Amino acid sequence: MVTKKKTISESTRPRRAGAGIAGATETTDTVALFDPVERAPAYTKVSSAIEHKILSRALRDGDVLPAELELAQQFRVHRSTVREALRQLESAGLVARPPGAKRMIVSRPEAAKVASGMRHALVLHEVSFVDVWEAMMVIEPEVAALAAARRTQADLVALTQTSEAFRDSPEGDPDAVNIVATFFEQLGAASRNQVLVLAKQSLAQALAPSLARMIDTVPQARARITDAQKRIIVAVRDKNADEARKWMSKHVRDFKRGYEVAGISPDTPISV
Amino acid sequence: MVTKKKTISESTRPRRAGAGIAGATETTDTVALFDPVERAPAYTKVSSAIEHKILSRALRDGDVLPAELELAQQFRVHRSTVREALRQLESAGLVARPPGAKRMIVSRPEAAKVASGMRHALVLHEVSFVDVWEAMMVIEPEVAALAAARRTQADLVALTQTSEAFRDSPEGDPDAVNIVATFFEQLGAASRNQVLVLAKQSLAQALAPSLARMIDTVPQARARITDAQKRIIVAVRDKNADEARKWMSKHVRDFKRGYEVAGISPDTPISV
DNA sequence: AAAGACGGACTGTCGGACAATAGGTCAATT
DNA sequence: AATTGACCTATTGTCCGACAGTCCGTCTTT
Repeated sequence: MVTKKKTISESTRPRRAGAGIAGATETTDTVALFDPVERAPAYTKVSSAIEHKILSRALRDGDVLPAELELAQQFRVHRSTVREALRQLESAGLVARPPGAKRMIVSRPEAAKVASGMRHALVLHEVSFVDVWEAMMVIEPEVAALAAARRTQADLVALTQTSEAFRDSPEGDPDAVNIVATFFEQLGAASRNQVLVLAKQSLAQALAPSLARMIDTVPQARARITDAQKRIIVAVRDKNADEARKWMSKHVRDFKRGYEVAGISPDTPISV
Repeated sequence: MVTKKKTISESTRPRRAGAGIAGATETTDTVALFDPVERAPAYTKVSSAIEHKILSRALRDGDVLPAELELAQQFRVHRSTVREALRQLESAGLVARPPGAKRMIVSRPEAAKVASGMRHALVLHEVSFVDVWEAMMVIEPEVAALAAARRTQADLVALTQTSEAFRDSPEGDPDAVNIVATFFEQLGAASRNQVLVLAKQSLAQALAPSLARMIDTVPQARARITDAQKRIIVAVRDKNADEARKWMSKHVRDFKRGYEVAGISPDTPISV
């Protein structure tokens, strides 16, 4: 095993010139005379073609795709090949089948889909708790501030309900951390910034399993979380961005303290 | 067309109790006596099964998958079915085929993969420039600060090279914005936080097309970018987190000014 | 108008087939 | 000894064809 601790991003070399540390991908030292001949399987070409049509908005959200057989005829490939392509697009969230419908429709990848992809990456790269926590420390306070500035009445109601649900959740409720995650989600929605929502969606989820242990281990955790949520809600209600940011910051920081108290190492990789 | 402007996150209702606005999913008002019978196609079951083995680390990064035929026999399905499942996993980045290899190997989703999924979502949800910019304003300065604290000599070299590459890039070079994106990437790598890298990776990329226009339109843009990069590099070199944060903040803020000068509306949806 | 009966259009899955090729083995060649 | 070529096998990429299940609209029947 050579690449013991390779970074999650392998593509971080400059994209042009000044190569420098270049990896040994060339067999010879001579300059490559030919480009590698492109040899992509048909199913990839088909899915790329459709993907392109979707991204360029030639196919729009909600449009029904032609039937498999028709696609097969248009692309001049076998239906099986089309199906493989469709599975790729399906998994990417670019097409979907409404439950109990026959034809596939073009769809935009839901936040949940993107988030789950991100979670997979986090888990498999054995990202540690501190890394996630650090990211939350960066993002969540600002999201809270934005939410305070932009929240609607409905946001406020939702947040309050969620917070109450957490407060009232029974002691060892395994669902409690989901409520915490929901709180973060709703705050994200209130921030009215879909990019941040997308970026942060998987964070609280990724933390969930270990967070559950923490909450069950540290007696005062529940009270502190409830309190923080309450303060954040007040700040958001008053449209007080600074307060919201401050309390969210405290709130997230508390997570780490909780982990320390619970004796969970900050290097614990997050799990499924 | 009913859902004209539905939000990117559809799953933002509290996950338990306090339902309230509940949608009309029940056909009757009586409590559901039966759960809907689960009817997932075989290819999904197969891919979930494999996915689970991968996420639980029973299959590890680099392991070769059994041949399609063998999988088919184990799952008692047809090879085509297995192939459809594999296409799903492939598209999710959980398995991959090293160029010019026959068997599939288990792999961890690369940052690029996750980022491209995120970019698709951003594009298709017609996220506007300001949204992306806002997210960058939140994330990038902190990443710069972390990078300043943790950078290695190699990071510094890479950043310097990239910055020089940008400075020396010819006037109308369409590749110039890629260099800018690379700069952000490298800074992310220097921050040593893979979560943030993942979260931010697609941002600069998403901006690229319109950014290119901006650079070509606003005469002083190149100089300002070069200058900002230089200042950031200095701060990172000196491990001065505050300075790094400050200059990155200015740098990103400048993007918006550039757009204004170029007369590009902040509501321009980002494109492919 | 509600409830069946019917038929067409597709999808999900299967069985089988075949060319192309990555990779290994082993002998012939330089 | 290292390279090349010949040969074989396991496997993938693609195709053909088939059939049951099911969604959906239409046409009856009550």
